[in-house]
Amino acid sequence: MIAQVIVDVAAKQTDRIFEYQVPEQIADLTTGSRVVVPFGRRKVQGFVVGLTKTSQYQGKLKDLLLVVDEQAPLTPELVELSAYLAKTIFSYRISILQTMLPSVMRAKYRKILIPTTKQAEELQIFKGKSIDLAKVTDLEEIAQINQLLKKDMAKIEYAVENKAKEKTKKVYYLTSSLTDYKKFQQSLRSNAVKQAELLQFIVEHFEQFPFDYAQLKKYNLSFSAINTLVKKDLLKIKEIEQYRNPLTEFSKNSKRKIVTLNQEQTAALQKINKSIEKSEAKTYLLEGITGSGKTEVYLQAISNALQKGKNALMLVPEISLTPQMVSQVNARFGKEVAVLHSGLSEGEKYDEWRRIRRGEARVVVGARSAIFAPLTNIGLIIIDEEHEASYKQEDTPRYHARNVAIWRSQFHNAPLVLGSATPSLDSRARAQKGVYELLRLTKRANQKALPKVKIIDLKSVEFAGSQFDLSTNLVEAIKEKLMRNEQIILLLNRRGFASFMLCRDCGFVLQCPNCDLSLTMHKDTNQMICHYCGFHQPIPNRCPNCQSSKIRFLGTGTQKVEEELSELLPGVRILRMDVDTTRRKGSYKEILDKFGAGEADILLGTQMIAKGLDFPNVTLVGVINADTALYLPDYNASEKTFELLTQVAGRAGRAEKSGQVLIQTYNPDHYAIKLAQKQDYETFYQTEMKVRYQGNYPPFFFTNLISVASKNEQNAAKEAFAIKRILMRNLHAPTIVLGPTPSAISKIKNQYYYQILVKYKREPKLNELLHQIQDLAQEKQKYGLNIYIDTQPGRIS
DNA sequence: AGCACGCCGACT
DNA sequence: GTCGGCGTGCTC
Repeated sequence: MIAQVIVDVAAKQTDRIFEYQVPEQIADLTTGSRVVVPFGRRKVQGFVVGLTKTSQYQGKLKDLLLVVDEQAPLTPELVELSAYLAKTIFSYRISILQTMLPSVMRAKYRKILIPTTKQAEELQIFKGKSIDLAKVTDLEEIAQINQLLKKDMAKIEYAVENKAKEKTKKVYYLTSSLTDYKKFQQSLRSNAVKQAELLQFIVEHFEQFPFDYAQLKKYNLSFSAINTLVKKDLLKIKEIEQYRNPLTEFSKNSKRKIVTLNQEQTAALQKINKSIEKSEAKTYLLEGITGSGKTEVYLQAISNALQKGKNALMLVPEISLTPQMVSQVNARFGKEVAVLHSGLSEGEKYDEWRRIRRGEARVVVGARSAIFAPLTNIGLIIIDEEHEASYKQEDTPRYHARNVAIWRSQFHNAPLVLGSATPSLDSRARAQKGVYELLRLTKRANQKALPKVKIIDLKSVEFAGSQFDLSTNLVEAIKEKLMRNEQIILLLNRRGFASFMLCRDCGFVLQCPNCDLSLTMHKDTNQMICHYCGFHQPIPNRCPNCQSSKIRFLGTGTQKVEEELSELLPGVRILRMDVDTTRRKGSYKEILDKFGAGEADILLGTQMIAKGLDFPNVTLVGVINADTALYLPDYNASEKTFELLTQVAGRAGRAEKSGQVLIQTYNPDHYAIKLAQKQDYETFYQTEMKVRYQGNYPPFFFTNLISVASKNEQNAAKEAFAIKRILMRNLHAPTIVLGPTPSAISKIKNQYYYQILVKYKREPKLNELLHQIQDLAQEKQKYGLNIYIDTQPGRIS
């Protein structure tokens, strides 16, 4: 038999199948297996994507060396999916296969130097062992090693290592009969007290064995006595595999609650259920206002799929994978749930993933990459908050979880449910055209009115304090809530203290040396930080350009507002939540737990606080500046602004108390802000569609973004123009080719970026053409040029 | 991607 | 002569 293998070498030239002879000892090789194969002089990991009887290859096939896992990690479905994705998203098949698996399954490679003669073995450099070449840095040693290699006294061996380790525990089994143990007990010396205790325990608990180490420890039994019995073959140790279970911390406080659905929810659920039963690959767009009970519809649909003997996959944005969310699902489906998100350790992710692969979990809940969960027999896929930009991976492989979900839905003939209060325009337009079926939830499940939203016009308002960040209206409202012991959420879409340093004498703005961005001041760490590449330097007290002391720090960030609030409201307890305060693992949850427990009055944060949080005591939500996202040079700035404001407004008044929302803005008449005030998604959709139509933007056009990067700005520009010419020659009206222009941030990490935007309605040859351009890029790489192609880019300037 | 081969200039 | 720098081509 011959195995078709995709090899772990991410390069254009190796992005194809290599064939290997399967030796007879390897009988049970299946498609999707992870294998080790010889590749040139090296050994590399690879994935079997097909098995055949014959080969076209002219030379002699090499033997496949090893099958790594007992069970093939990839299902045939995932292998097929990887082929489809490689074609459509311009990335190597191996990169796609790797992202389908937990990161511990990436191979580690080592080069080891092994002595070949007795004489060499005794050399000091070997010390009787072989040498890991990665660890050799000493120049003299390197010279000596080269000598040895030359004289054939040593050879290099290539090793492929598997990082994936199962956690095990020691379990002790009995080996003899009860009478034997009793006999042995009698024969003990009188001073063997600990052994006597252990034997007494064995005799008393004979029926309950085996015990694991932790259990034995509880009975205060001596470890050395246990070991003695093991040595005497009276106990046997078995290493039993154990899952690192991340759910335990949530499962304690979960309670089951049965919720009755309202009429709209029931109608939506029935449609979805029908598709589950008919095995129908239909996509539903569940458009439901905040608080309309989408989650309950999801849970009952999942439950229905399980009853029909099918499995279910649910994606949620990383940020809303809160303990609240997980415990809800867990309370419903218990041990059958597997959770995949970035908060897990690598080992936990691997274990959760294996539970899915082995069919032990029937419901998978996870963030973007969970769309590749090796779940079989899928009967339902759900994507919650489907408009979230985080479902698109912004680096290679640039897949969109929604597209992958559609593919899998078709593969399994299972319905896909896209849910949101503010659907992406893309999805909403597809529902309009009948590609998706629209299901609407227009009523709040708890009958509560939507929170009252007030817009504060910053152009004509009085500010509290000396800074121009907080209006008196907002501060008064905060005071009022504080007096009633209620809580407040404040949103400010920028972290740090001030967003740039400006010299009033020479006009100099302090910028990142690697990127084309101004540095942001962070007062707490006394640093100026680049939010793109992380570059930092101390806060200057003189202008680095002209040495003037007349420097000012402009713009507002979370740190500055925190300071202002403390001045205006002495004694107020503020929790700040942004990338800076949540970098440590678990700190996100810590902050939210504190706030939930009422240990703070105000939660002040960036957009990470806008979504999914549910705190009943929050009665005021304030948006400090609604305009931050509005004038980004991006066609979907309005959509993002509307989305953010609507979502954050939904955080107020979630329980008994009614909520209030205050939005500060310099653009009170902008339709995105006015319609967010009314929470009127449908009108926003209609309005924004007209804007998109006039601007030839999605969803009226498909887009493809080609970026050319180089350390040399002129080379990047030159190549970008060359690509544009190729495109113009081959594409036809009404396709629009824009650019090349420097990217919005034209320099990132010392690379200059030029981009070309292709907007098209129908261009059947485009895919092929782009692949050709990519091939061309391969040649150009020698001159330090990189070309990236992004279909459905997340942002376009 | 790595690795080898081959060609070239530089140097003990 | 031999070392090492880089351009080129190959990996079943």
